[in-house]
Parts: sequence; structure tokens; C-alpha cells
Amino acid sequence: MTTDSTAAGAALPAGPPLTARQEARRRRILHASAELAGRGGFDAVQMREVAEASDVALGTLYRYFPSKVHLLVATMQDQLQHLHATLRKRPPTEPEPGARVAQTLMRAFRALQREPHLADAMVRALTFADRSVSPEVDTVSRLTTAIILDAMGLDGAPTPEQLSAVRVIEHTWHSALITWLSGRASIAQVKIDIETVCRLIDLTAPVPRA
Amino acid sequence: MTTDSTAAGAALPAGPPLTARQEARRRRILHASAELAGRGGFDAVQMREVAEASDVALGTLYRYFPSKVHLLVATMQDQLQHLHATLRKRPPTEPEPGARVAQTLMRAFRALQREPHLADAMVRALTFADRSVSPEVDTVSRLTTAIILDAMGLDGAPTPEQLSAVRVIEHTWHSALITWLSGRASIAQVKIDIETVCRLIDLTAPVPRA
DNA sequence: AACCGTACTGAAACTTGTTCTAGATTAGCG
DNA sequence: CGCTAATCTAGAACAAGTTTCAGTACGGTT
Repeated sequence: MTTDSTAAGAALPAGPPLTARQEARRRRILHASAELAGRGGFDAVQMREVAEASDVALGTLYRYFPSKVHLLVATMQDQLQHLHATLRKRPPTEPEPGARVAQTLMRAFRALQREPHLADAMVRALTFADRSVSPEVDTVSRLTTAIILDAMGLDGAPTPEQLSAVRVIEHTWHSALITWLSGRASIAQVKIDIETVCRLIDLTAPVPRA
Repeated sequence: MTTDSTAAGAALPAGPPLTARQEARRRRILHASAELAGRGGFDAVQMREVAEASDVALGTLYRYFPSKVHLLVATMQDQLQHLHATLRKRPPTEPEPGARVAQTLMRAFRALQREPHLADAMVRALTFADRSVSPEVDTVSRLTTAIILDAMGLDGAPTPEQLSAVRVIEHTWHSALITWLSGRASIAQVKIDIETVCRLIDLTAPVPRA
């Protein structure tokens, strides 16, 4: 539960198993990526610097992550898994599903506020990704969906309407982050947007409370 | 109304007035940008090619648009103004405000489907833009907001709740476009997302019909 | 019409993501 | 242990966005 190394491998279903050295390299690279991103954001993650900081040749870096966007999306996968684990430990306290999701997303948002540059790098990479990164972006999307569904605290499987609502919430979440990161929306504004969109959930799931 | 040269200047509130030659240069640049974007999308808009196609030196191009993202966001402003004018001519037919907005956005979506590469270039630039492009991105946002508010067909001024709903709709609109452009969502999926989020409007504006 | 400051041109240079190559290491295997 | 294929390294090379600079053309002023 507290060890994240076990969960980390689960995100990469394909490819041959890596040796210990290779796993260590991969981890060093992701660490360097997050480190550099934590400073200057997207632009500060320069492939040569990542390679040097993780003690790996440039060509090797590109063997592990075929582009800067791939690298940053993988970094986001990594961070999201940490976040998911953290959020699980303290489930939301609100009774209504919509409020629970809003509460959870606001917690995530506060976590991002502590590392705005890292958030910048990851979110920009995510929305800038083209088709060649689709599988990885999809993994991130599934992780996000899982976090939201977790927060809803459903009894059974979600209905199609609920899944649509969750998709829209995800859209709003990403786009609101972008506007905040580029300085066009305040923290308060993002909060309002999240709370607004979360009303959709209570609209589709009219509280089947006992 | 039909001449766009008059409307084009309205989007740039700052800066000294341009001479006729300068206005013509600006227009040639935007045309070349849209042309190239219409082919290969974001990557196909190469600054050297834009400069050559618009018969302008590279340095001059950068004087008019300080970065590729600035250029593409300006291109989006331009296209949005066309779109706004086109949409005004045929207002939505649905009675409910939410359905009117959904109908309008689906029209816009169909227009984008005709030029998917152009859409790719513009939307990617928009979400990739950093703080240095905030004013221009904000202009695009205001244009989009205007289109949505137009579609709602309000009698008076929108309430704060309605403005929040519109913001969330914009978030969903941009993010849904991204997922479609990167091949992670189908056209049908985008339609559902738009219709889902547009319910928020009828939630905040409970049909003050007569 | 001569003059001055600003804008434009053409071309080179610089930056950073990405690719390529030749040689050194490593991992797995008989 | 010795062999072989795959991986890794160091570094050059390439591509496209961006900057810079010396010289030229333009627009307004006197």
C-alpha cells in the first residue's frame, strides 16, 4: 500500500520485462524529469539535461521515451499513481456524490498548487500530445477516471449517463487547469468551475440513498 | 457584415494603426498560416514557409507575430470571427437554451470537421499557449463566450451561474476537441459530451419563457 | 526635395528536440 | 569461459523555432 514501486509497473502492460538496471534507469529518468519540471516547467525539461541528470546517454533516453511529450506524459502517470494512492487513504467526507468528487478534485488541485511548474509541464504535455502518444494519454485518462469514480463512491457499476458526466468533468478539469496555469483564471475561478460541473453528477445519480 | 476586413481590426485593441501595406502583409501572413495549417496541421505551419508563402522576411513575420503560437492563435481569432458571422445568419432553432447552445456548437464542430488539420493547428496552439500569449488567448475565449451567449438567446444579462455554466461548456468544448483531434474520441462521443454539458444551462436558467 | 527614424529584407547564427553512427558494455546461453 | 545479439555511450549531425545584424526601402517632416 505505502510502497509505490509495486503499483508503478502496472501502468505499462506492453513490452518485454525490464532488467533491474533498466528499471533503475527508467526510474532515474522519471525522477530527473519531475525534478527539472518542478523548477522551470515544460521548457525547463530539456532532453539533454534529463539525460545528464539521470546519468544516461541521450540516445538511451530516447529509447525509453520516444519524445519529450512521451516522457512528460509518463511522468504524469507516475505522479497520478502517487496521488491516487494518497487520495485513497482519506476518502472524501461529503455525502452527495457530486460534492465528493468536487472535494477530491480540489484536494488534487491543492497538491498541484504546491508544484505549479511540475503541473505546467505535465498538463501542457498532455494536451499537446498528438496521435503518437494516444495510448499513454489514454492511460492517464483512465487513471483520472478511476480517481473520480472512486470519489463518487458508487455501490455498483456506473451508468452510461454517469460516465458521460465523468468525461465532462475530466474535460473541465484539464481545461480549467490550463487556464489557471496560463494565468487566465484564479484559483477561486477554478474552484467554481469544478463545483459547477460536478452538479452534473447529482443530476444523473439522484442519490439512491438506502 | 460580409466584409471581414472591417471586423478584423476590432480584435486588436492595442498598438498603433497599421498602414494599408502593413494590413495587407498581416492578412497575407494569416492567409498563408491558415493555408499551411489546412494541410498538415500544427507541424506543417513552419515559420520559414509561412514567411515565404506570404512574401515577407522571416524577421518581419516575427515582428507581426512574436511566436508560432501567437500566429496560430491569431489565425484562430480570424477563423472564429468568420464562424461567428456565419452562425449569426442562421440562429439555432431549438426552444430550450441548452439545446440551442448544443446545436450551435455542433454546427461549429461540423465546420471544424471539414478542416481537421486547421482545427488541429489552432486548438493545439490554443492549449499549448503559455502566459506570454494570455491576452490573445483571452480574446479567443471572449469570442467563444460571445458565440455561446448568442446561442442562448437571453433576454437580459446572464446571471453569474449562467456565466459559470458557459465557462464549463467552453472547457468541455476545447478539451473534447483535443480528444477528437488526437483520435481518442469519436465524433459521436464529442456530440454526447457537448449535449451532456449543455444540460448545465437549463439547470441554471429554468426556462423563463414569457 | 533632402532628411531621419522606423520598418523590411536577406542571411547567418543560436537553441533545443530528434536522429544517426561507430564503438564499448551487457545479458543471456552453450 | 567464450560467443552473439541487444543495449548503451559519446558525440556529431539534422530540423525547425527564434534571434541577430548589416544594409535597404518606406513614410512622414521640414
